[in-house]
Amino acid sequence: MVRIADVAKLANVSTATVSRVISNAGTVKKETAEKVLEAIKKLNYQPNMLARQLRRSETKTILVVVPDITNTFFSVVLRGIESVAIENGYQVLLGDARNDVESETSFLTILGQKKADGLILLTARTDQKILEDLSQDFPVVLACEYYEGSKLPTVSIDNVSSARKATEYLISLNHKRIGHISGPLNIVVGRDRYRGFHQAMAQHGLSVDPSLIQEGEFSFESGFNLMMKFLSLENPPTALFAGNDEMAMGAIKAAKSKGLRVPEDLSVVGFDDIQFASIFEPALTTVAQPTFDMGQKAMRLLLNLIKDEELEKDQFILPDKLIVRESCKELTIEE
Amino acid sequence: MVRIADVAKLANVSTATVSRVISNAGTVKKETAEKVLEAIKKLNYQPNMLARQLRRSETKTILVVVPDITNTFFSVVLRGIESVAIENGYQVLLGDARNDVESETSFLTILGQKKADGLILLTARTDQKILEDLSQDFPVVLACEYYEGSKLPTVSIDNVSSARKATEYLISLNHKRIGHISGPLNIVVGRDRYRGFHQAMAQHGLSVDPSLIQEGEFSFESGFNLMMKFLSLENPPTALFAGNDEMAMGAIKAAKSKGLRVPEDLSVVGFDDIQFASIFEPALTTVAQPTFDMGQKAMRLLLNLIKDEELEKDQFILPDKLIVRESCKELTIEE
DNA sequence: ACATTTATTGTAATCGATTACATTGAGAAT
DNA sequence: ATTCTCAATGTAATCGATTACAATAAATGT
Repeated sequence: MVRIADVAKLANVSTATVSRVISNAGTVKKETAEKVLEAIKKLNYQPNMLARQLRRSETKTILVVVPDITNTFFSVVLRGIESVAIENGYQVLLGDARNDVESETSFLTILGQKKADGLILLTARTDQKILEDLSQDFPVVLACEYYEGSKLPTVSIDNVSSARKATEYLISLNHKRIGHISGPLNIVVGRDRYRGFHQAMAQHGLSVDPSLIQEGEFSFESGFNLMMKFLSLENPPTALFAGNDEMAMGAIKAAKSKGLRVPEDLSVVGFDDIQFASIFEPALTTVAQPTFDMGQKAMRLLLNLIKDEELEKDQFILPDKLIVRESCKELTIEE
Repeated sequence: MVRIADVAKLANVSTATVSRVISNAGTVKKETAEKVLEAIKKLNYQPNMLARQLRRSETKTILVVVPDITNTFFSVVLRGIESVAIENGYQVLLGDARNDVESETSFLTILGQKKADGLILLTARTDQKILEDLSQDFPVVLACEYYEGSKLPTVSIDNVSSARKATEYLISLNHKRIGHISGPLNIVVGRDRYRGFHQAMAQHGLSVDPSLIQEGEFSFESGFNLMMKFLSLENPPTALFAGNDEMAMGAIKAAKSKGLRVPEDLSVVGFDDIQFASIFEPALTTVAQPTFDMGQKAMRLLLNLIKDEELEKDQFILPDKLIVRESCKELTIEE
């Protein structure tokens, strides 16, 4: 392995000088620098990052913990993160929690071990206190998910208002019996969308039939199964707000399997606007999150934190958008 | 920051002893070890990995370069990799090439910089020579994609024979005018599936009409557009073998848009069996790759390489499987 | 002509662990 | 009683860079 000392010897200078050339200190005479550069080239020298990192005590690496890397929603956020990381000379260490809280938490030790300079969490299922303590000592940013009433720097959308918006769209289409298949209620975004749904209903003077509310787990299957439940009701819903796109698709599949047509017999709106939402038939009306932007923003915030810069604020709410496609239709009164 | 010296002082031993306790050397008296452990606990000490890594010159980190993290196919492979990495005390540094060869290549410097102990490439678009040189100096494993006639350790399926199998399935359904939308031919898997298609046709004495062969780019859109071309032909194909599932779905969408029914008027088989393949309508008949297993196997190989163990062989071909669903139908003669 | 900057380079400490080698003392062997 | 062995621990070198401080020479000011 070529060391800086080898370069120094070949160029007939001290290691300090070589180091100065590498770091572009600008205090090295031109000719000397050229000699050094030449030696570096000749020896094909690459600095050992471990040594540099130890000395500088920074790794130029950040840790990203994802609840489920297999979910395109998160991988797009991740891409946003990595794009600005790379731009700024940082690399991304990946922690795939596989939807398991314990494994999520176990990744956090990496920070104390100095293997990363900061952390972006795309999930907020770890005990809140643990994380808040951690963020005393290390730069931490949350994205997508968050803790209620926490000061932790966060980038997300306003799930409550988005859910309200989605529900109101259904209401504007004259629907009154609207069902909701929520995400897990122990996850904030599941809870917030659930709230938004209820708010919208209340604001429009619509009562919600408890049998039209079910808690899913963000999966296609759960959407399918819970919709089946709805369909076996005496008086099934005419519209459905699903906590995410997968469940929306599952629900639509269930409706179709029972011979219903979507949107003619059932209107459905989803959440997230995953890639497949537009390909699915009917193309899904859904709430689009600015996934890539959220990732970028989160990384920028983390960079600020790492450089010890003041944040203009802690909570960043990015704009979402209701994407109207083909899965909803106005309810025509027929009695 | 708590250092090993602090622990040593508190426990009234030398740093060497503390280090021995940490690494479980077994040469430390029980009572001493207990004192040390207590001190570690009291100070909440965590070893600085940078220092350890520098001294041991190993990072317990591996680099995974993915062509497109946004593609579920690859993220499942990644999950396989990470699962055995974690099991073995390794972490995963992620390189998302965003389908760009240059950025793919640029990640490779990380190895020379000693930021990772080894490399798994889920893409093989970098210049072959560069990679083969690299693998002289560092542990490198390819997964999913590969170089033709290279000795680089590889985990993949046999794309040629799988494509043959897929095509033969169509042939067994009496189809004769079979089209093929291939992946990019500068990517091995695109090329190999293209070959497999031709082999199957030739073996069954079927000539392939050049106008029924188009090169796509593995995207939904390209599948759609190229199918549109086929459909404007005087004599369109009755069946299609698409180089991957996205293109297959695009093609089906195109056919539907022209009023054709799938599979009644057009049979389609895809490749990869991505999550959405079974949800899509009609559910896609496709070739399933053992994605998760491939990731695991690749990581195990890399571990062998890192430990300087002999590999039993270099090329590992894992079994794939034709998943028959609803997108194909027997051709009934009608003239 | 001498003092004072300034530019350039070198020497050696440092980051925080691991580990080769040295040391100590107790018990075993002769 | 003396030597030898071995277990347990300590001392200090080491990994490969960066950088504080020192040193030197050249340039500038008066």
